[in-house]
Amino acid sequence: MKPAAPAAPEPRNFFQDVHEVVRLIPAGRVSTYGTIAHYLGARHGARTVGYAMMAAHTADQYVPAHRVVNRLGHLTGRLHFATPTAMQEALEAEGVRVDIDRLPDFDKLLWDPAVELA
DNA sequence: ATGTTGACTGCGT
DNA sequence: AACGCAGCCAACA
Repeated sequence: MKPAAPAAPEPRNFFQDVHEVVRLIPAGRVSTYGTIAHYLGARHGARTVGYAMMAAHTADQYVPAHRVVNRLGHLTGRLHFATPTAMQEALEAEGVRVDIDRLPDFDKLLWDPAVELA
């Protein structure tokens, strides 16, 4: 027989955690790889978060990957979208102003889970 | 098990 | 101030 609720459930993949946090980002706001990495424990490099985002399109649920930019507010991941402009268009559709691959109001739009979910 | 890769970041030159 | 190098963690072959 086996316990209905195993105490040691499947170890949640880091990817899954990242995707979950990204889904919490409200429309019209953005977050960064480093911020998310820090929220998940800071021991994981921001780079790993970026790697997780690359797998975002394979996630079971929708992940608003366009709301994640790098620490400078650059759309570093735009080339990973269906089209090179998809990321910018998705952001503008949420009311986020986007310059050439950059968010002018980035510092005002930054959504930090460690702060917002506190 | 080891080596390579990647949507990043911080520090040094 | 701009550019380059190295560190970092997890997934894949």
